[in-house]
Amino acid sequence: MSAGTLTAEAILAATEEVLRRYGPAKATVVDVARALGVSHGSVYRHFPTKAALRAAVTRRWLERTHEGLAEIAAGDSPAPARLRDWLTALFAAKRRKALDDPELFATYSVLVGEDDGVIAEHVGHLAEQLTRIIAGGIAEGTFAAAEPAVAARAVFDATGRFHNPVYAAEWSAPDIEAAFEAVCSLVIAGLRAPR
Amino acid sequence: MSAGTLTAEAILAATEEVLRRYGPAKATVVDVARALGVSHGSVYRHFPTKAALRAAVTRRWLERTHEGLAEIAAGDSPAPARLRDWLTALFAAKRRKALDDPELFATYSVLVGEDDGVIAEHVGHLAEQLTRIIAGGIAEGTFAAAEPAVAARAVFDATGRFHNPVYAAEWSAPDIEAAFEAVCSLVIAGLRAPR
DNA sequence: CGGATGACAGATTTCAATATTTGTCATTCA
DNA sequence: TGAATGACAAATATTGAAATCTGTCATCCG
Repeated sequence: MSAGTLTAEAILAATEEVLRRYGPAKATVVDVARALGVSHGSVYRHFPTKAALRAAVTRRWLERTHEGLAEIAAGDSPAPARLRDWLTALFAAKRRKALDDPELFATYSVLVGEDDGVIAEHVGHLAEQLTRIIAGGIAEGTFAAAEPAVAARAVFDATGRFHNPVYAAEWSAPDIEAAFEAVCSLVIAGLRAPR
Repeated sequence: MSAGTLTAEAILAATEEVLRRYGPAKATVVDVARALGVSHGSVYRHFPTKAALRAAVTRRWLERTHEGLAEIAAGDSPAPARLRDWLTALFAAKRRKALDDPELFATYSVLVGEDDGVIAEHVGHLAEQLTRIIAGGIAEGTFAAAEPAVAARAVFDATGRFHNPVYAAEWSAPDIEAAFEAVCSLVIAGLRAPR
């Protein structure tokens, strides 16, 4: 885990490892430095504060968790189907993370909660993708909405139970799939243009 | 605050007072007993555990917070308007509680989180009211839904951002009203029977 | 010179001793 | 007799001293 000069990339990787091992409460900057075989002062050359380092790791994790969504949003299937696919993929990605490694998921849930800016930025990205799908639906005549961006945010809010980590404990309930289907259908029906 | 014999009612009132003064972390059964001028053993004659006492107080608080909703649900205006009124009243009640006395609201948010049974029961009551509104809409031909109870739960889930206490911090944001309107309209449109 | 270091002050966390709380129950009291 | 008490064990919380951590910076090294 050590090479020529210390890079931000290497620090981020080491931080991830330390967070996985010790959890969010006990992971320290000193631990990260020790894992890299450098002094903790060197870490502060690349990240101004511990909070900034954590935010950077969190941002990476969120991006990695949701890679593939943009592709769905950019597809060319009818908007209602595309929206359903996108929401399903979002829920599936979140749930997989939460159920595969609950401890790591809990760790990142704590990190996400530490920085409002990271959340806002990330939600912004996702809302943008939703906006594009809805705008596409309006263009093809299947959706009706005065402002696509407002509708997109409404869809994101309405499906919160299936992507907001505070609900993670409910994602292994037996009827969660049915609940998702019900909300998903309700939301898509709500966007549909009256014939 | 003291009369002849010790009643469950008096204990609940004293517990509320102690919770308001000390908060959920420091309020003890001994405090409650002291407030009543009795020994803590007497409290255990009426409530089997501290958790049961807290759950009882929580149930009362939830009931008090949402009184008036049942009346709206039982009204005779068209279902779409009635649903909008009901959701608006629910959000308004929650938000008033949260903004009027944030500390007390935080206290009860902690208590609510302590007991899944209390939440489930309470959500059940609200979902029942929603089911009645939606069933009414189906009867009058303004709503379409295969199963009113499933649709009701979907509506409850979709509007979570405006009644789940975990979102309380967002309820003073300037654009929260607009966000509520957007979700509310989306959900009602989703229930509407195609003409 | 640019990157790395480690000593340092102030803030935060840990840990173990101490004190309080929860829940029980034999006894008291009216 | 039925409600209330208070002593008690086990679990939990508090406290304060010691250790660790965060963030800075004068200094060092290649």
